[in-house]
Amino acid sequence: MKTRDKIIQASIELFNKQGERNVTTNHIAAHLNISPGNLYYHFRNKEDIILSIYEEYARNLLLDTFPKVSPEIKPFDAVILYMDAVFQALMKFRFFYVNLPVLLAKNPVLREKYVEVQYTITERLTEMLNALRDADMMIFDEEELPDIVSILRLINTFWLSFYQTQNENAEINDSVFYGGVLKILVMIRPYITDSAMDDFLAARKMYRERYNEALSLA
Amino acid sequence: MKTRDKIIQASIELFNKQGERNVTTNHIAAHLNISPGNLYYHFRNKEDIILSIYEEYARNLLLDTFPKVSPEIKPFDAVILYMDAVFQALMKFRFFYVNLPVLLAKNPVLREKYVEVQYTITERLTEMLNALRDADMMIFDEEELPDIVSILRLINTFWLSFYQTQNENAEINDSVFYGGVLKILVMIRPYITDSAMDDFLAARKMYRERYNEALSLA
DNA sequence: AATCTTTTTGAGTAAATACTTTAGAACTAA
DNA sequence: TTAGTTCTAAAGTATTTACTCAAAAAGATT
Repeated sequence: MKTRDKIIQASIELFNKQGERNVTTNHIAAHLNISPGNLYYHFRNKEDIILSIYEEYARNLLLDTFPKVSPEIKPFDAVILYMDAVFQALMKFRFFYVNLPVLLAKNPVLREKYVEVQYTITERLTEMLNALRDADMMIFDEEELPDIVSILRLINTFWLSFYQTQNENAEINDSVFYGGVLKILVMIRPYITDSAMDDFLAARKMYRERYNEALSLA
Repeated sequence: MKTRDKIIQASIELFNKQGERNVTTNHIAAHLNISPGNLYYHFRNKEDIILSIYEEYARNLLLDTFPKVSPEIKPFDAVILYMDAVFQALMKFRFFYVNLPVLLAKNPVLREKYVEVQYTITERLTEMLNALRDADMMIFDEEELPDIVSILRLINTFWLSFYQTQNENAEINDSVFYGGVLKILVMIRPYITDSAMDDFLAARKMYRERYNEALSLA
C-alpha cells in the first residue's frame, strides 16, 4: 500500500478510536513509523487528510452504493439497500458524523462537498418514497414528504451520536447498526398501507432478530 | 455581577459564537479584561467551566421549565410547553449540543449529569404521551412508545446540529426554533386521533404562521 | 553509470495553550 | 484598626501542536 493510503487508513482508524480532536498529525506519523515530514509531503495539513477521507472514501461509499430506482429492484428492497449504505458509511467514518457540525464549520470545502452529497441523498430518498407510494405501499400527503425525508436523514445522520450520548464507552458493533434501522422502521410504519403491512412487518421481524442476535454476540 | 458569573456568561457567549474548541481560557479572560490567574481562581480548568454551565444553567432550564402532568394543564398544552423548554435550552446552550458526543466523551462527570437529565426527560415525555393517549388524543402501540420517545428526543437533541450542517453561517433565530417544532409535529401527526385532529391542525397552523413570520423578519 | 525525480528522514521551530505562582489589593468582621 | 479572608494581577512555564526544511535515500530513465 502506498504511503498516502496508509496515512488515510491509519487516520480513519485513529480518529474513530480516539476522536479526531485527540489525534495529531504527529500521532498519525508515529503510529505508522514514518516521519512528520513524510506525512506533510503527502498532505498539506490535517484538514487536507479529513477532506481526502471524505472525498475519496465516504462520498463514494454513500453515492455509489445508493440504490437507483429501477424496474429490476423492488421498492421495499431499495429502502433496505439505502439503509445499508447509509449506516455502513456511518459506522466506517463515525469520527466524522460524531463531530459533524464542528468539522463542517472549520472547513468550507468539506461543507460544500457534504451538502452536495446530502442533496443527492434527499433526491434519491424522495424518489424512493414516491416509488413506494406509487406501488401503493405507502401513503402520505405530498406536502409532508420533504419533512419526512428530512427527519429520516436527521435520524440517519445523528443516530450514532445519539447512541453514544446514551451509552458510555459502549462498543460499536452491529447491534448499533440494527438499532438504527429499527428506529427508521418505527418512523415510517405509520405511512405503510394495509396492503404492504405484511411485507413491512416481515422486514421488521427480520431486523429485530438480527438486532437481538447482534446484542447477544456482543 | 460576580466575576464567577461573568466568566460563565462570557463563556456561553463565546462558545456559542466561535465554537467551544476555538475558545481558550486565555480568550475568555482577555474578553473580560481579567487575568488568566483570576479565571483559574474561580475554575479549576476549562472543563470545570463547561460542567458548571451545564450544572447551574442548562440542567435547571431543562428540568424546572418542564411541565408536570397535572389536571390543570391540558395534555396538548403540555407538549407545547415541553417543546418550548427543550428548544429554548437548545438555543441558549447550542455550543453544547452542537458538540455533544465529544464533550461527553471527554468529561465523565458531565456525561453522568447529562444522562440523568435525559432519563428524567424520557420519563416525563412518556407520561405526557400516555396522558394524551388516555385522553383519546393519540393512539399508538404500547410496544412502540419507547421508540417514539427516543426518536422525539433524537430530533430535539440534534435538530440544531442538523440545521447547521445544511445551512452555512445561517443566523440562529426564532425560525430555527419553529422549524424544529414543526418537525416534531410531523413526527407525531400519524399518531393523532381523529377526535383530536382539529386541535392538532390548529396548533400546527399557529406554528407554521410563527415560522413564516420569523423567516420574513430574518 | 549517470542523471533526474520522487519519496523519506529527523531535527527543529514558532505559536498556542492550559495552567501556576507569588504577591498584593480589596473587602469583611471583631 | 487590625487580622483574616477573598479576590485579582502580572509574569511567567511546561507542553503540545502544526508545520518546515535541508539533505539523504530510493526509484526511474536513459
